Amino acid sequence: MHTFTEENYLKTIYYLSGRQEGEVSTNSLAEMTATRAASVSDMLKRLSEKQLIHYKKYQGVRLTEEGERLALKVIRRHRLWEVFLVEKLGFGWDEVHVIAEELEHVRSDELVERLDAYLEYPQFDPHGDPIPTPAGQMPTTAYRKLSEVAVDERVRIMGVLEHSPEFLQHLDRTGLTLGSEVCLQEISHFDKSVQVQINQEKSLFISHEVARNLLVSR
Amino acid sequence: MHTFTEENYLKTIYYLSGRQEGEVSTNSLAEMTATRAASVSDMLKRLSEKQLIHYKKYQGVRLTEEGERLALKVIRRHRLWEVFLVEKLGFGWDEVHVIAEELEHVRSDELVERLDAYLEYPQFDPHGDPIPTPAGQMPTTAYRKLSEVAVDERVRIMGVLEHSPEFLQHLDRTGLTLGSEVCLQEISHFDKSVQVQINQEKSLFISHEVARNLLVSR
DNA sequence: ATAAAAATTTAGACTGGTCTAAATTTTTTT
DNA sequence: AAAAAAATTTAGACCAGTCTAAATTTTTAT
Repeated sequence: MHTFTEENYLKTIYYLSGRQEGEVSTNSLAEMTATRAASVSDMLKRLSEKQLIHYKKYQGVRLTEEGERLALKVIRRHRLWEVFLVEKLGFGWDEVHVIAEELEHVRSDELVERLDAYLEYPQFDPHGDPIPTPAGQMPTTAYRKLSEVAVDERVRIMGVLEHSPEFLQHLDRTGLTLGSEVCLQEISHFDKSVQVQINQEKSLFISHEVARNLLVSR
Repeated sequence: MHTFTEENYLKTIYYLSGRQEGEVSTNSLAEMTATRAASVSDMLKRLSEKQLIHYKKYQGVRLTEEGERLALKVIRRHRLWEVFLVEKLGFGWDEVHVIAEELEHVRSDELVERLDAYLEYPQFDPHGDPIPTPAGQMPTTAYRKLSEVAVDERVRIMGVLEHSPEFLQHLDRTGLTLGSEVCLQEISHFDKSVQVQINQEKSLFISHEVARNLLVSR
């Protein structure tokens, strides 16, 4: 059986692999897990012995098939619990990450499958991230960033790239919720901020920083 | 903050304290936690330094107020999750203990209180054990064992003393569910088994072993 | 192409939690 | 009240996971 900590490393390696080409570096893992590079090195050796990662010294790291399977299992649990916390317990989408970080390590397959059924097989978590299948497949999503949309295009907000409570609360305050329809009206050549119309109603200015963290439908 | 393991020791000390007079012994803790007495001794020293238990070498152990507060918090979480697993996810009462052992260590007060509300403030877990209050009080229950009921008395099954899946499944198979009304018809002088009538319907023989593990209303 | 900088790994130490074996204390038996 | 038995604690070791400091390797800059 795998430890809490091992699961966290696998999950983190998976996330980082998706954000860059090629192998994941020791330093980036240290930063993500809030530990020191030396500790990461030790752990990589262990994970490598357990055949959960491909690891050549100084050359970065990549999940094995088994490692990816496990990582996706953890991510599936995390995202299902997030749905539960928001849909059933009424938490805000900015509050659930920390709690789900704990719940994701409860290791009962039966529990996860029953939870999935109870939630009526959700496809996405409250941040619009796809929920891996029980078989360990990550559904693909083809979203663009709002910052890449052209003037006059009409798109729907489907997810966020940034997950910090601060960002999510900012979206709440400005009324940018998942599912909103957005029509892009203007792009500033000065600061790349965009003007959009939300749900055929109010018009809004969105900074480039915000726009490039909003995922929208094709 | 307290570790997983510390929480388990506190919980176990609480349980054992309720089952005997006086202090809890090192050996009984070792048996309950499936560790060795030496390991328990080490841990008791640590818990004592943290002021969570009263501990004098060779003299057994007792929770401090703070220790009891923490133990009850863990038990509250455990029992609320058991209600969730049975009521919402449809698990059997014989299946939930192991999963709740993990869920009980998720340390968010907000989560527990929201879960409590979501479950509509249950008073008892699926085995009839009372759920400690948010303030850290264990509700008192005044139950007898079915083995102590006299002939012709009419009582209601309120809980179980034994929690093993085997025992609970036995009750399921024989139709002895919590809430059933039981009328005691006869007590065998030979083996102390009892004959009862369930819900004014069928009559049933119950062994002494089973009867002394069934809790009934006064 | 070499020196400097950055990234990574190794060495050695610490903590929490466990173990076995040996020592000590308490309880029970005679 | 002593001897034997049982319970408990101590000593010393180990593992997982972390750290700092030092050594090594790779990358970048000159």
